[in-house]
Amino acid sequence: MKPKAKAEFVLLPVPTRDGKFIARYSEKGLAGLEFPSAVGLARRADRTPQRGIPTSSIRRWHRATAAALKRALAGRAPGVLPPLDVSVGTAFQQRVWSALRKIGCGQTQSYGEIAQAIGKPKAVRAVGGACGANPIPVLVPCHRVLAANRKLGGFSGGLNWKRTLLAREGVVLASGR
DNA sequence: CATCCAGTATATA
DNA sequence: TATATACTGGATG
Repeated sequence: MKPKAKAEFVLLPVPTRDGKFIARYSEKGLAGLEFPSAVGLARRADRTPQRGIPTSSIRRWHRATAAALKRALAGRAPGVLPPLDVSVGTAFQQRVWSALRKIGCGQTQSYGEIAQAIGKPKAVRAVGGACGANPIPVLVPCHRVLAANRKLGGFSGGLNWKRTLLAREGVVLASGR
């Protein structure tokens, strides 16, 4: 199953005490979330707050996103999430992301455990790839996946974010890296 | 301990 | 078609 080729998105800013995140919505729901470093997107989001798929749904989803994101950044369970549009991902990636959402707040799993959970115990490395391709970090907790030795591994939004998010949830990492 | 390798799904060139 | 990855466990020097 190949991901959908193209789609139109609505960008909306989510101001938090950690900076301005950018949420991306499709007609199906929340389709992406960017860390505050994406300055270009931030400006686009400011300039054209809503058009494209203007519906009251998006505003409703956005309130849920903003609330969930702030709770997640505080190290608490995000609570109710808006519908997530994962149609940009392959079937494999969607299974990985689904498994990620089952990791509880303050808990972690290894890439290998995720691979087992989706029934492909050898596709460990591919799981890493799927985590990196996760379009909705923080709310789809790719940061709770550690290497087998309980060390950090990588993080597309920057390892600092991964460390920070885990620390706020009270997760203790192996020392060194 | 340092390398290397297979196995896997994707992306990129 | 080849190579490189947010991996991991086992083999080898």
